[in-house]
Amino acid sequence: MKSIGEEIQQSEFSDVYQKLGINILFTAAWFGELNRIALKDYDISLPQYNVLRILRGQKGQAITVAGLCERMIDKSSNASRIVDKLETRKLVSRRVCDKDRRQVDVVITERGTALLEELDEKVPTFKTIMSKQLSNKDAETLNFALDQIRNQK
Amino acid sequence: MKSIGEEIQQSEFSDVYQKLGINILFTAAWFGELNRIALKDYDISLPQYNVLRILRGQKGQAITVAGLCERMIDKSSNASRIVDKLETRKLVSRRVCDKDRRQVDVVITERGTALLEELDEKVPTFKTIMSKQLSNKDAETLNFALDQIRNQK
DNA sequence: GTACATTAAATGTACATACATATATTCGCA
DNA sequence: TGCGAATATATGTATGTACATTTAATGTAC
Repeated sequence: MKSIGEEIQQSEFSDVYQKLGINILFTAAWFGELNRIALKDYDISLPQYNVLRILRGQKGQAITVAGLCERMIDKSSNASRIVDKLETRKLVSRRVCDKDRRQVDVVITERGTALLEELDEKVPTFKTIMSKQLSNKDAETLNFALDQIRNQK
Repeated sequence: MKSIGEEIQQSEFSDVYQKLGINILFTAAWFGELNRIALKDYDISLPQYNVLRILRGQKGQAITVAGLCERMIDKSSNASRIVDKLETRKLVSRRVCDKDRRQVDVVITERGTALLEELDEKVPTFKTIMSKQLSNKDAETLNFALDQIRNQK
């Protein structure tokens, strides 16, 4: 089995935390890679895919551009332009919000939902990726540890 | 304490692995954010910084562009152009390799080393980020789990 | 109600990423 | 030796990211 040290050909880390940090970054990049391979034939980028999934999670309810930003992993990614691309392909639709006309409501279209359903069969779930090597309990422990890491004061 | 669910305002995950996958992606993005904040005043991007650190890790020994790619977290990032930018600022130097003139050897300059030393004091180490919330042993366990995740067959 | 600050989204710019292609050098083999 | 395949790097293009600025709508103080 390849450890993180072998993977990036680095024999020494200053300490185990350094190794862990790089390991987390590397694992995240590896997840992205898996998804990108799956999406490749569908002419849809990873951020576009993620936005579609957030919209589907809304279950028909509209979400503003700012709302999308909050839910995206890369907070500073430009939701406006990603929505632009999706709207061009009629996978989402956009409408100025009546209550506050500065806001723009975004919803996924039938066509977008259909595409996602097609992709569901191609894109590996985290469960298929991880459940063989990691018990349910281990996964919960990891979740707790990661939550803790991000909440240092 | 904010869990990953609160962080991205998602109340339900299909299973604990899904939650873990998103947690890893999110934690990696958060690390990047911490670094970016630290580098902001030094007019150097995160990938540029990472390349400089890889070069310093070579301890004077040259590395080819392909060697850089292998060690970078984002494998498909374009090392050529990142090295371009660093060379313009005289932080690295580039020289066609004698043995194989297709290859290009890259080394960090005095100036690059000096900049890194200055940055060392500003950029938080993973140890400072994580050691308060996570014991050495916990970190080792996490490292092992992540190595396992990436080695599913 | 007008003026000023605040907010939401869009836009501009530089750099980075993803991926295809081009260019130069070396390798393998008839 | 010569010729095509393979390799190392660079370049081209579309998309995405980071961050500053702009535009339009709303809120608030006077």
